[in-house]
Parts: sequence; C-alpha cells; structure tokens
Amino acid sequence: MKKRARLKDIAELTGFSTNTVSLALHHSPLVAAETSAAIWTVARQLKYRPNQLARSLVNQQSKTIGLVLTNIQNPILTRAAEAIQKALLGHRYATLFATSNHSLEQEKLAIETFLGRQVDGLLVYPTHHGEIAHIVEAQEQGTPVVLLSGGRDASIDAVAIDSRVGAQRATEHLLSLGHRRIGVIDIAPALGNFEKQDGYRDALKAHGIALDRELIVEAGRTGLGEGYAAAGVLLGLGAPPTAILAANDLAAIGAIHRLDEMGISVPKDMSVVGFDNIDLAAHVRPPLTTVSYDADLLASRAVERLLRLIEADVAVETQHQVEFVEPELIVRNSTARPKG
Amino acid sequence: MKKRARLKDIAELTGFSTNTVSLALHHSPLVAAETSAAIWTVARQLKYRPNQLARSLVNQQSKTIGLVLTNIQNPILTRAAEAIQKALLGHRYATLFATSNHSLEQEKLAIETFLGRQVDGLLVYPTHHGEIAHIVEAQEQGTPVVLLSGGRDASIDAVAIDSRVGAQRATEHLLSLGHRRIGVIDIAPALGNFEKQDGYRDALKAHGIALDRELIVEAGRTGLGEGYAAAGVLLGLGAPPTAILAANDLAAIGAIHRLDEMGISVPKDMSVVGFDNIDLAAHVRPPLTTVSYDADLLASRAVERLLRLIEADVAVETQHQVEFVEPELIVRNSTARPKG
DNA sequence: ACTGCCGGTATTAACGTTCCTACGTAGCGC
DNA sequence: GCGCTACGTAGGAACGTTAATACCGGCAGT
Repeated sequence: MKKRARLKDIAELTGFSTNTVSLALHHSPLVAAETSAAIWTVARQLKYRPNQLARSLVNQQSKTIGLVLTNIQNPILTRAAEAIQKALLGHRYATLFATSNHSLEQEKLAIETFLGRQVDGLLVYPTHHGEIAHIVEAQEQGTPVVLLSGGRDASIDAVAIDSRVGAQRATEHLLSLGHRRIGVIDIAPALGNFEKQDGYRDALKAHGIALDRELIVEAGRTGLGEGYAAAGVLLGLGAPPTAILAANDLAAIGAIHRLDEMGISVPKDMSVVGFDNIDLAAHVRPPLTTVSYDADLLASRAVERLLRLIEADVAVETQHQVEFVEPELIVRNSTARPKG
Repeated sequence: MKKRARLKDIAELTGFSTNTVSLALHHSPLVAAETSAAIWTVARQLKYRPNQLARSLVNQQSKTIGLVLTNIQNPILTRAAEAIQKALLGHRYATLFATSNHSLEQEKLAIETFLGRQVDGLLVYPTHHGEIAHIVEAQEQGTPVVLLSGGRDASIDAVAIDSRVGAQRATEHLLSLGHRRIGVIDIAPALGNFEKQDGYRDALKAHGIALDRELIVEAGRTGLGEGYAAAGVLLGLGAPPTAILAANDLAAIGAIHRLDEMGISVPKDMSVVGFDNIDLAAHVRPPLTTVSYDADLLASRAVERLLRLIEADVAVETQHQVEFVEPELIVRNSTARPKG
C-alpha cells in the first residue's frame, strides 16, 4: 500500500525541517515567501493532506462530533440528521453517526465508541427520556452534550420541539371541531417520552373532558406498521373514537391506511392528526393535518449550542437549559367535524 | 475541564510502567495475574477509556469508515445507511457520515474531510455515476472504496442493485398489461445515472415499440415534489401516457397525488409503478406496484466487501468488480390494464 | 559456578502533528 | 568591532498509545 505523504516527506524533499514545512503550510508569516512557495509546490505534488488524527492528538480536539439517533426511518429525524451534518461540516466538524434503534444498549455502545474517538461533543436523540445517566456521565467527564429532545428538567442542555404544546394544539383543534372521544397512538411512556400525552391531557382538562385510558394505544415505536395496528385496536373498542391523534405522521398514515381498508373515510367518518409535517404529509390522500416545526432550525440551533459549549469548555459547570422550538398546527384535509 | 484518564495515570497510581498497564488492559498473558487485577481495578476507578486516536496513529488504522450519500430523504437510502452503520459497529468500526446533497462539490469536500481523518475505507453513493475521478483518486492513494451504485464499468468496486433490470421488469409488467405509451419520471441522465432508462428502453425494444423522448421527464432529483410536477407535464402532453414509471417510490407518490388532484384515478385511468419498495409503498392509496430489493442485504454485502478490501490491503491492484443485488417486482394495486 | 532460559517488568522509539524555545546570520548604531 | 534586534529556520518535547527490545532475578541443567 502506498503511504500518504507526511510533513517529513516534504521536509526531506525541500531540505527544510518539518517544523518549517508545518509553518509554511499554515501560511505563517514567519517563513520566507520563496521558502513557503517551494514547500507548497512539493506539498501539492505529493498530494499532501494533513493527518487530522495526529493533529487532534496534540491539539486535544478532534473536530468531530457524535450524532446518535434512535432510528432514521422517521423522515423528520433524517432531515434533522442531514441538516446537522451539513451545519457541522460548515464549521469544519465531521460527524460520527449511529442509530440506537430504540435500544438503550446500542445507545450506550455508540456513545462509548464515540467517546473513545475523542469526539468534541455529542448530539443525542435519546432512546428513553428518563434514562440518561450514561449521557450525564459523558458530560461529567468533559464531553459537552446537547439532547435533541427532552422535557423540562435540565441536567443536560437540550434543543427540542415543544411536543407538549404541539400535542395540546392538535387536540385543541379536534376538540374545537366538536370531537369528544379522541384516540391517541403514541410511543409507550415506559420509554419516558410523555410530553405528547401530557399535551393531550392538558387540552382535555381545559375542556373538562375526562381522560379515558382506553383511548390511548401505545407501542415501542411509532411507524407505519404501528399506526396501522393501533387504528385497528381503536376501532375495535366498544365506543370507538371519532378522531385520532398520532405521535407522528408515519403512524398517522399507517392508521389512515387501516381505516381505509375498513371502509372508514377520513375525514368524513374519522379525523386524523399527525405530527412532524414530513414532506409526505402534503402528498398523501387526504393531505394530513399535522403539527409542523422547522427541523432545520432545530438542527442549526442544536449545533450552535453544542459548538458554543465546546468553545466555552464548560461542559459541566454551566447552567443547563432546554430550548424549545415552537410547533405550529397545519390544517389540511384529514380533519373535519364529527359525523352526526 | 476534567482530563480523561490515560495509561500514564494508571501507571503512576499502580507503580507499574505504562507499558505493563497497556499489556494488562489487553489481557496479555505476559503480565502476572495479580498485577493485571490491580491495574484493572484502578482503570475502572478512573473510568479509563483508551484513546482511539492515539491508537490509530500508531496502528495506522482508524477503525472508522466514511459513508457518503447523496441525501437521505429517500427512505431506501436511510435504511441502507442505518444497516451499514449497524453492520460496521458490529465489526467495531465507527461511521463518519455525510450527505452530498447531489452536489459534486459537497461530495468532494466530504471525502476530503474523511480522508484527512484517515478513514480505513469509504462507502459512497455517488452524486454522478460518471464523475468519479476524485473517488478513484482516493482509492489510488490507498483508501479502499466501495460504491453503492453504478454501472458495469469497474474502476471501483461496487455493490448495487441492478436498476436496469429492475426498470426493465417494471416496464415489462406495464407492457404485458397492454400499455403502449409509458411515461418515465427520472433523474436527469446528465448526472450519469442512466441505468433505469436503459432498462426501460430494453423493454420497449423487446416489444418493438419506438421510444418517444417526449414521454421521459427528467429532474435534478426525484422526490415527492418532482414526481408531482412531472405528472403534470406528462398529462399535459398531446398524447399523454397511460402508465407512468417513476424512478423511485417518492416520485411515484408525488405523481399519484397530482393525478388525484386532476381527477385521474389510479390505477383505473392511469397505472403507476415505483421503485425501491419503501415501507410506505404498501401503506399509500392505492398500494404501490414497485420494484423491490433487499436494502439490508445490499448494505451488509457492501460492508463485507469493504472490510475484505481493508483487510487485504490491496485497494489498488485488485481487479474491481460490480456485484448486483437482484430486484424483484412487487405487484400491488397501482397498476392495471389500460382503459378501453 | 557458569550458562541458558523464562517469567515479569521497564525502556525506548515510533506514529504525524504542533508549539515552544533556541540558534544563526545579517544589518544596524555606537 | 561589539552587542542588539529581527528574521528565518531548526530542534526538541509533547499528545496517548503500541511494539520491539532490554533488563533482571531466579531456577534448572551440566
């Protein structure tokens, strides 16, 4: 295997010391112009590319951050991932990437791997909003962390959308249309992610409607298949709902598919609200009423926050804050007044 | 900022040399059992985590590979990305990730960044199947590369699905239903990705049907919006097609949305075939006839191939091969005989 | 008693950088 | 002609790890 060019190679060819070569390649004003020119010429010939690892070792920073997501089937997460990676590359940071697949073990493994590679910071969409001890530990050991979701407790910085308010507004919308029995398709709060259900309860309470736990269907994740299955469950109830609030658009689309199969028309016979406003939401039939937010904004805020933490070098002592991105309800055609 | 524990710290605390510590932590049989035990105890107390960068520097391998995709809006790519990352982590490799966003510049930047970080290999879904000189160069400089797409020329190894055959089968299906004017929504072949159109032509030729260039609508990428727009174009033709072949499922869904708006029923008035068989394909209305292939298989094959190249350390001299994953047509309800 | 070996540990150099300090030469003023 | 400064370049250590080699004491064999 051909070896890559090193400073030393350039040094030997030009007759200068590696140190001078290093300075020249950094455009240091200390080296004479012609020296610099000669060095650059040779460097280009050899296709010299600095070894970032060696650099990291002495600089004590890898210019790399780690991104851990639960999965990237959900388009809104992929979109965030893409935006994050792009924003980081703009700041000359590389992105190490891993998916936890909703498994705490895999999440820990990924974080461990990243820390071993001396990432300068971590961006994590945690599997379980409650179990973040391992993340806190990484932070305490000196690696800044920003979570991409989370409640209002602040042992770690977070930039997230306000799911609670989003869910509350979506429920509000259904209530204002006249719905009184509203089904929910959500991730199991055993995973600690109860913001959306809290928003749902908030809205019900404001209207003096009692919570019927039967109307809440939970699964380990919320994808197309889960939405499809959950819709079946809700329809099988003695008193089925007249509207469904899904934790994300994919679950909503899955649910609509099932309703369609059962001959139930959306929105005539049943209203459905999604969450995330993925591109697809506008293109399915019927176009989905959903909770929208700016994923790119979320990504860039999270990146900025993380970079600030890295620069400040105060991962630990800082007062952690949770920053929310405002959700907005987009009303399309999957919701209407209840029949009768 | 707290400093992370190093071998030297453990050495000082235990009284042994750093070398002995290193050996002990590697479970070397050379060190006495009690020495090893003492070292391990202290290591755990200090939460010692080896610095993989330092290790990489001396071992001359980073145990990291770089993954470059065009974008991850297309679910099939995200799925591959996830599978790839998982497979790599299983082999104790970390994944550096970047999206080129269909821009050659960004692709180059990403690869440059990765090479600087001494990745042991690259997995690239190239922006442009024709312009891969920069990728070949990386390979020539000693970094193994496996492409995730590509034609039959083999200056670089590739594991890809046989798009040509896939498109040919899809077209075949439409022809056998009786369609004679089949529209195509594809990415602009200016980007060098003409496999699908070639498959389409193959099928037409086999049936002795002349190619009508008017029926081929091209765009810079193939997403929902592009499908939506392209359907409009096809319908505006003097002699519109009776069926549409879309380069991927998202484009197909976008197209169906447009057809729906125009009051054209799928599959009664118009058949539509997608490509990729994303999860969604089964959940939209009507369920999509599409070309399916095993993305996970593709991912694991690509990873295996790359790891083999890395181990063999023969990035350059090896005879490069393109390995195809077979596509399969899944017939659902978006295709039917033409009217009348 | 000397050699040889062996288990256990230490020493040293190396990986490719960067940073700090040192060195040499030339020009300048006195 | 002496020291001073300025400029350009070189040397060395350091980052945290691994690998090759060196060392050292004790025991067995002759």
